[in-house]
Amino acid sequence: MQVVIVREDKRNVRRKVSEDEDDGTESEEERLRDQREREELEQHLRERDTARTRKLTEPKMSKKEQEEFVRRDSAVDKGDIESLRKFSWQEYMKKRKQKKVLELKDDIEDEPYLFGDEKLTEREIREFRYKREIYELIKKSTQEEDNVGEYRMPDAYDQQGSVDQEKRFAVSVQRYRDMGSAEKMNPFAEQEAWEDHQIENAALKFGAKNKEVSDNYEFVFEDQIDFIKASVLAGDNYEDEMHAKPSQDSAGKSAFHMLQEDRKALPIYTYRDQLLNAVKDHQVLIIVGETGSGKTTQIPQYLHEAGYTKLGKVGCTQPRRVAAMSVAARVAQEMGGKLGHEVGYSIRFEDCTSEKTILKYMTDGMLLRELLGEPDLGSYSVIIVDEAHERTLRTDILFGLVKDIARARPDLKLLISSATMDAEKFSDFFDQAPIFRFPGRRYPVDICFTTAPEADYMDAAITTVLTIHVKEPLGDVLVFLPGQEEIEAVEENLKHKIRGLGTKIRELIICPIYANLPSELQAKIFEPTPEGARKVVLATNIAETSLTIDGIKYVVDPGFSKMKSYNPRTGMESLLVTPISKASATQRTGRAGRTSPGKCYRLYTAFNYYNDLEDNTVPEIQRTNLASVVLSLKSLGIHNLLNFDFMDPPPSEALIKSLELLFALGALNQLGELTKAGRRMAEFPLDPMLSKMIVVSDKYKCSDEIISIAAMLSIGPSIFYRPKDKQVHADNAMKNFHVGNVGDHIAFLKIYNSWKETNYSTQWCYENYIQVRSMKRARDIRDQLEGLLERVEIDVSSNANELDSIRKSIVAGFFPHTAKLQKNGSYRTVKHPQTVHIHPASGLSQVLPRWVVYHQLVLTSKEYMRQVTELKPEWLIEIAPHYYQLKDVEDATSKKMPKTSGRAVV
DNA sequence: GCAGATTGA
Repeated sequence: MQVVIVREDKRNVRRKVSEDEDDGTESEEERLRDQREREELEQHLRERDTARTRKLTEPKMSKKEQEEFVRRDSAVDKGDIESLRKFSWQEYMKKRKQKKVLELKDDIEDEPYLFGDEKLTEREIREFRYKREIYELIKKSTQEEDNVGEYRMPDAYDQQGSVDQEKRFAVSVQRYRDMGSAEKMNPFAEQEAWEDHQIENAALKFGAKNKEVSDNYEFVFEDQIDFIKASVLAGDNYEDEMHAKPSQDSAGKSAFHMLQEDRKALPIYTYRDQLLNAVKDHQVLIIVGETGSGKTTQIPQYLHEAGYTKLGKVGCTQPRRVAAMSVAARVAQEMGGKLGHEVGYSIRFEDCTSEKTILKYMTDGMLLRELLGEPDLGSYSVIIVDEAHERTLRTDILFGLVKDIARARPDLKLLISSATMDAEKFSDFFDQAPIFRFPGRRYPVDICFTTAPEADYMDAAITTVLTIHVKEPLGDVLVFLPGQEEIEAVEENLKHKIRGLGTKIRELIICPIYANLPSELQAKIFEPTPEGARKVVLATNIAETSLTIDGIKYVVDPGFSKMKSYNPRTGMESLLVTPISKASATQRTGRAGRTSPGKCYRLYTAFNYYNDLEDNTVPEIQRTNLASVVLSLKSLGIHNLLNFDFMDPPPSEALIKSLELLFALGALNQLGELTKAGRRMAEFPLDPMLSKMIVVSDKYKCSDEIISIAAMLSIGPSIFYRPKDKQVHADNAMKNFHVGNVGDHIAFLKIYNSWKETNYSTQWCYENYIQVRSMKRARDIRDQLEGLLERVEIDVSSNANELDSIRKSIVAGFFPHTAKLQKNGSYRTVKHPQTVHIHPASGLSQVLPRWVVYHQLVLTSKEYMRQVTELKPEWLIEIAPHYYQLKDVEDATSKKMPKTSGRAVV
């Protein structure tokens, strides 16, 4: 059996190495360290084994493998949707399982020999793990199943006698010449190549690609990172692209004709008729296509050409405003009409449609709003849910609703469009709807993993960027980092390192990008890179989906992002740095191949990738506060929420919590039915607590002030601009608004009014370290709320001097969010007791009022209440007698509390 | 003595 030979061989290699190193002079300290490391490794491998054994008993094919298979299958007879549909999953599953089982069995049997009595050095351990990873990778990427068992060992180079250096060298070079099939079958040749490569890298030669710059300089980075090319994110239609370029002699034609030719060059054009047939035959269709295939712009036009628009509008939803606008503009151009006539878009604050509009692009939230007024979507003949794979909160809700509508309205066509992952899941959800796949247009991207785990991803990212800069041909680099802080740190460090290298390297332009960055600085990333220079974009998640940067050739992916999670029990939100999912790793990788073939450097090992990363990101609906979702579903007439058809149901605890909250706010009655107040609250596109605050403000005659506060609160913390070097100034500027310790809500009101008094001056914002963009948004929201007040018959009334009535309105919305001071200076929430603190950024963080109402709880380094305002405990009984009893409030006035720490409300 | 990723209505 060949496996046996392999074992023998490996053992030889290992013995030799350990003899060399074991020279008997090892210190006690080293011995202990070695032992500890070995124990750690053993522990790790044991855990892995149990995980494997589990897999062995219930073998499961990952989504990725399924996709792989389908892609391969469709390559055989491209575009033939019939053959795709006929294909048998059972048979394929069976085959895969058998194979998987064999592989795993092999591995597990293979492992124990490692832990005999022999001592393993760190180097050996790493080597073994490395080999194992490669082996697994290669098995995975093997195309022909038959070949799996027959890989061949390379000649050993460390046997007695002469070593054939020439042959050895040939192997290492071959890797770069082509990834031939023999090479792929041979994991240890790869290893050799890697070692050679590593030695070569130890002295980093500079300018090898460019004779003119290449002097005799040698740069050595102290901690070079080793990468290994593991796989390729295949490009689709890469060849086609080359030929499909519009012809040069089109000068004589009109712009309109050229647009029509461009349309025909899109990959989707080939499948036009098949697609239309499929739409005709099926009510629901899942469409899977890579980005750049033209599905968003073309499909609605095809449907229009096929006459669907005669029966009703074609609606296409997008998760983002910008996308809806720009796509609509493009399609209007292609159809030769004006935007807003036949083709229009509808987003918050902007409705660019008319009665003539037949193709309507909109944000998904907008369609949800429309559903409130038109529950059967009667004016639409087709609904397209685009970018479904992003699984935003609103697309998830739409799925459930739209599925229901489709059952009631057989004439409504439903298209769900998504990138590759999860297609089967969508299909299952929509009653086994057929899947229509077609290729996109993307260049291939090489994927490289590190050979060993990196302890500090930021440091690793910096080194990688510098290595790319010095060694790789020109092309821009995109680095994904979790947040603003990390971006700033990396930027500084990179600048410092570049200064150290002086003029011997090419110019490196560093561009940070994150959502909170002022927009004039954001624009920098889109400026073309000067000749001979290289641009490095340091980005958060924003570059993963929201914006695309052309010209990116290299992607550096440390594998982390920040993710919000919500604990329904405590009502606490937290933002944590978490490992990304495989799906988003693929998404990040794809960013390198938009305009030319590229490379992606992942700062984690292949082993981490396959074993530690989740397949898909947890959908938003499972990690967020559902109160406003529940309210809008209730107002759509969906009563039994626990049975609502969610694709991934949120935790029922979260649902129940939301129902309880809405009941406490008076939006629902004991039967769970929407009350009149609830109906009014649902009109506002806000969190129910904020809506309640507005509805109540009618009673206290201060709706004018309250909507300003609500608008500011819904913008959140991005109002303030606090650059690192000017933190003191920024904090001082804030103090003006907190005069008299009025509380954060009133401070927001003061900020808004001051800005309004300066006639919405940009200058004023700069002076006070406030973000203009956020303020403009607040103004838009405020305007919208003002318009809605009329609809729910609330008069705009102002009562600026009665701060207590404003406070009472706030309490009326946020009474479940109250806390009282403890002896030690911390706070305790009243209803579901837990210890919390006032956020240091709050104006009241030094004042410590006895009772406070807070806007939200966040968990960072401590449990913090963000945005707090003082209240009188009597108000709770007055405003929410159903929620608070006298005993809840009595404690406050008890003698235990030192009188000095409380402060009377003005 | 903080430290906010990203959308959307």
